[in-house]
Amino acid sequence: MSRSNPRVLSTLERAGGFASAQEVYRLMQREGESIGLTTVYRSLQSLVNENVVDVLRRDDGEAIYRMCGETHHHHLVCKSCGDTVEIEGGAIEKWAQNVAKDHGFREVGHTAEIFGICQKC
Amino acid sequence: MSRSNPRVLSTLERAGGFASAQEVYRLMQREGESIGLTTVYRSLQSLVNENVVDVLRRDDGEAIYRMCGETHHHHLVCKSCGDTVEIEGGAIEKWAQNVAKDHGFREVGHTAEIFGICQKC
DNA sequence: ATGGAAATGAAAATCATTTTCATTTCGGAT
DNA sequence: ATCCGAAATGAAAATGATTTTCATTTCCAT
Repeated sequence: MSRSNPRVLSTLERAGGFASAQEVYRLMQREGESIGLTTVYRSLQSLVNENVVDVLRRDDGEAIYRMCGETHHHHLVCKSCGDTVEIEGGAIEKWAQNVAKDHGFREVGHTAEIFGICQKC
Repeated sequence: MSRSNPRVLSTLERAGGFASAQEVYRLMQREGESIGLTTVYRSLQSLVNENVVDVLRRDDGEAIYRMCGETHHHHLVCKSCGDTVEIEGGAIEKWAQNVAKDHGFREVGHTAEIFGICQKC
């Protein structure tokens, strides 16, 4: 009962990093692919169930997806112009693991974003 | 600017733990309080801006609110039952400041949440 | 070719949240 | 006490993501 459409996976992969279902859909449209929004949603859900894709939430509640196994990194985002820098988070990874372990949690993940105003702005 | 309605705060307090805007609204209705859903939303937003309450996201994307202390902290959340532990983030604060400084950012803030599955689940 | 299961997608439904806008409330100035 | 304007309120409409419905199409094994 695998409903994951390979074109959706390929598009998400090509999107690089995070993308919402709507964004994946728009991207596919722009590239001339013929697919329905419903199918994009169903495919992403299947991919999540199959542990091929991770799902997180934006601040506004929109679900964003990214491929599992990609190197995990964080973002430094400018509040003004939206410019984003990818950050390695070695220290954070350990912190998250330790804190979680101290409290008996397993299957641990984490999110961390830094925001501020960049030099240009 | 909408001010935070004290009845909303009091209800959230009484709810114990996390509650969504809709839940706070229903709770107030059930208790015979006369208030509009819009006002509940606006009040919760104000309370968040005033750092009186924290806001997180349920898995389904619904925003949930809870009273918090003044000190900046992070959360360890169980993906299964929603149990939450407040975490001190000393290491994170420094990390965020350093990374941002390295990239010339100012007015720096950050978010960080850890999630996993707790012992009970 | 044939039947049925799975996949697809357009349109409608759902649901949290935001916006609009007309009305009410409140505090201060007169 | 009265008046005025700013802030607060809330009902209803709008928005936007996500889900559901359901009719149609595609696929595959026989």
